[in-house]
Amino acid sequence: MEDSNKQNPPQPHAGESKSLNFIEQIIEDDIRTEKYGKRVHTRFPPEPNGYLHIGHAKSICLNFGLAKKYGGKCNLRFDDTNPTKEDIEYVDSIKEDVKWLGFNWNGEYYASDYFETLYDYAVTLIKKGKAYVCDLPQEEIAATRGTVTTPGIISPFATRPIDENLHLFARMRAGDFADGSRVLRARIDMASPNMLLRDPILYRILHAEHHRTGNAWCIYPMYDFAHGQCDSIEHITHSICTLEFEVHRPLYEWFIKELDIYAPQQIEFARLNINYTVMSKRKLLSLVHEKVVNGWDDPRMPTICGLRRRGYTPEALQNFAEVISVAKRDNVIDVSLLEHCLREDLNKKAQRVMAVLNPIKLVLTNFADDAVEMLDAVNNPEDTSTGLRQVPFAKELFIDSDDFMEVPQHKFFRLSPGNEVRLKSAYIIRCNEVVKNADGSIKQLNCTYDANTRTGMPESNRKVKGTIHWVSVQHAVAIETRIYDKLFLPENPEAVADGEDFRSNLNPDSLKVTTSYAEPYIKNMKAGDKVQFERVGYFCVDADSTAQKPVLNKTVGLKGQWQKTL
RNA sequence: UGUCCUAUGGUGUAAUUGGCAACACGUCUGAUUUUGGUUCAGAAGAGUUCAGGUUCGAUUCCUGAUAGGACAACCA
Repeated sequence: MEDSNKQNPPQPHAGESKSLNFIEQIIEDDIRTEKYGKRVHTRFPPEPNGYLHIGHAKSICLNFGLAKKYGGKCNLRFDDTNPTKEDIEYVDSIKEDVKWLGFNWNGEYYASDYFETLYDYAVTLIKKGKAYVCDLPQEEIAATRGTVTTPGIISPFATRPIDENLHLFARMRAGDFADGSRVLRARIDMASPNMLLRDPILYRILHAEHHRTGNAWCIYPMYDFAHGQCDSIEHITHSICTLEFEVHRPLYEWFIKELDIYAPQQIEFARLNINYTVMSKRKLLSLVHEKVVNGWDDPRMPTICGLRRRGYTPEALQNFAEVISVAKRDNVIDVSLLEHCLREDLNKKAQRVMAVLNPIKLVLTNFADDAVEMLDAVNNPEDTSTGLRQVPFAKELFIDSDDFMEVPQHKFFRLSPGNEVRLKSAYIIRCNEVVKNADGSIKQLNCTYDANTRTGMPESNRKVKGTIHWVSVQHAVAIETRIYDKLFLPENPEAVADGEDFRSNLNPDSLKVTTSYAEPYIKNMKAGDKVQFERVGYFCVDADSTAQKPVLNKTVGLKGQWQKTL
């Protein structure tokens, strides 16, 4: 950590000299003072009530990353204390997503595995006179809690004798009472300025089937009574959570202290926000339920499975988490940073393929009618070990309509009448004639090619201003391209006016499906493969693909705005 | 009109025990390029929310404002 070499000047480009974030500083202090020996043990504790999204990815990378960096462990723990909202489907998807992100958990735990221990803890508190069974109805409890500026009123049941509390709590567990009729509360301080300390509820009665414990229980612990104790049981050293739990920390520590059990420490960080992105689980759930999107893994969703289907890679997401770092102040990350991380990774990996999204026909008038030339094309200029492939070249080609302008505007480098342009991996051509349909639209472009300009030919180094991509008409493979745009238009789609629905901010054009053409090589691609359509953008082969019709999801465009300035 | 947290270029994160603010993204130049991509070189952009104080010196310490956030679910 410390730089022992003080003689040498600092190295501005040294990759490994990154400074520590505040959590790493805490951990290194704790290691130094041996607060937990030299152990580092974190955990990722999702509630299985929805699919994981990119905000969770930040937390996953943080917790697992810290464990890895300091030679520690990280548990996967399901915070499954509310059977009414949770489901095994979510448990499975969470495991899949964490694994896909590239992490292996030290152990798989469930809060529900600790229900018996938690129950005993509650009994301990009752015996200490620190908890009581309260018969007040829900509305009464809310009303007597006071407000943020006025103290609450002590429950008439707060002074219930210990024996009676013990007896009643046992009967709660036994199922003698109806849902909502009684709760177990901690006796702390109804006048505390911290609302969470005003005799918080520990257990509620819920005659509901739990996805793991079935009907074994009809009382379930609340988050506050479960989370810290679970951390304690697992001997977690650093319990990292988001900022909204900051006010819970005194309570977290109160239970640990009163129970006199192993004490982990809770550390809070600011959750991830990304502009133009909805991140709240509740809203994502409603998008799925109301079929605004096609499921949790719709490529427009910020869910991990959605991003995966969109063509994001674990490496890109991990790098993103690294780059945004972690701190305690509220933040809104620009989507362009996320896209940057993705391009950085994809640029190195994606197979280059030529494709034409909106074709116009181009005829090489000086090319032999039935001739087909197989030309070599580079698979990936960033990785020469991927070699070459052959692309068929013939008299009739498709080029992208974007790559031709009858009246070129200023700084348009591509094809226009009388001008030359290079066909990627092939020849330099010149446009001689624009043939129109009766309605004035372009029917085809008549061009001539310069046979001396292919790679390896004498004039192959001749410079022309633009290079465009193309596909042979007779060899082209029809593909379905699904082009995605922002799901929400405003920068902060979660902030909606009172009485207005967040869905009013939806982008009606977030999905466009078109039929396009690609070179035959596209048929070699499998679901999940990433390609870069040269000069168009990155795409990912979707699982919906058939041999006849590959389906490609647009992952992200290339850098630069030139496409839009036409 | 309570308690707690936060405050650094457009955005995010840094700044060793106080020593005239660094990195990344974005933006803009230029070079290279058979992708307007990549790569490379460079530029602009903050004097650290404000006002006091301590100090030779404050983004770092103190005081007081201001702004934003969290908390009043038998959710997590």
